[in-house]
Amino acid sequence: MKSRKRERDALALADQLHSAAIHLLRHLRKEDDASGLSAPRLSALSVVVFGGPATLGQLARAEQVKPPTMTRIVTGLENDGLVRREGDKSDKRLTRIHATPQGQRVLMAGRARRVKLLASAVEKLGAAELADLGRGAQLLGELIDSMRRQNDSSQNRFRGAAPGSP
Amino acid sequence: MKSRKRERDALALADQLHSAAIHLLRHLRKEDDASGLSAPRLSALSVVVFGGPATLGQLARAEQVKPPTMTRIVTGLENDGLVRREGDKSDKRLTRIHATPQGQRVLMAGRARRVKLLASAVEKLGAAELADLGRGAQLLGELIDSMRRQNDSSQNRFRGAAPGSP
DNA sequence: AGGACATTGTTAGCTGTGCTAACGATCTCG
DNA sequence: CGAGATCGTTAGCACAGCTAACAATGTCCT
Repeated sequence: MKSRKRERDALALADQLHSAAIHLLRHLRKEDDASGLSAPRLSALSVVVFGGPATLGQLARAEQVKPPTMTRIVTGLENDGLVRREGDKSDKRLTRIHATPQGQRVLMAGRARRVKLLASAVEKLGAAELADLGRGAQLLGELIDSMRRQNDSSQNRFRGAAPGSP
Repeated sequence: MKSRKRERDALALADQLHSAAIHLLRHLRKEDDASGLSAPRLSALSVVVFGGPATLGQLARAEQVKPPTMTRIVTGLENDGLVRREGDKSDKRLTRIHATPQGQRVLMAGRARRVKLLASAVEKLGAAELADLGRGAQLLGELIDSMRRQNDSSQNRFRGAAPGSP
């Protein structure tokens, strides 16, 4: 029975990924702390650095976080001088978040720090293993994206499921 | 220049893994919340369920966390009746953490819930992709372990020196 | 024996992340 | 213009991580 085996694989995979994600984050956090940048701040900063200026709401959605949470993350980054808020001219409700030059520098430094931590581990991998890990990371990203889309549309899966019908 | 390419690969990989870990955890947390179990609690619980009773210190080390943090995680689990503290007879400083039957049930339910979330995404993967992802997760686990050992030994003089050490 | 030291777990207090609820300001549309 | 939607913020809660300080216990050495 093929589907039974896939189920077992998926279960083991879920545990493995869960555990790996927790422990990876705990380790990376230690290095990130050295630059005063927590994982959420680093992640948000990288969005504006690589993706360009974004409104707070866009940022919150990109990071899968509620607006109040993103408000405080951005405030933290702003106090450190890594981003700045800028009001939109045409729509005064919007707050556009820009990365400062210092923000770009700090992000790059953080990348370098993280990669240094991974480097010695990566060096022990063969080229084939490195490629496998890269493919795994790629697939993981797609998997997460797929989870996100499923979650976002979890109310729409059956078109008839109207709000208000018990 | 081979090392230059590997460096670039490692850098991209670090970012990818960082981002993936953050977002995966944020998604899984939503499901875990449904059972009232946060990721750290779930992770700690799984250690005692699969690894058997452990002292608080062992648990803290296994989870790469300081003792005070583990104290509160265990207290939370204990208040939920998922775990119980039990003093050691021979060494009265030790507190041994046991999973209760309810703890085992809840852990299994959490696994099922997580896997359900992954299932629909996994179903879209071919067998080869699934295997790749599994390999990736495996490599990731080893990588983290290697990072941990490197980190742990960064302070020590010559105790249990790593293979290949000067 | 007994006292100095180490180990174990806890408490107290800080920072940061996540949420919901409620709000003020602004835009949009009838 | 006014009703309602949208955007960001504030306030207040729970939890995770840390360090520092502590009590209790075990160990070791004289």
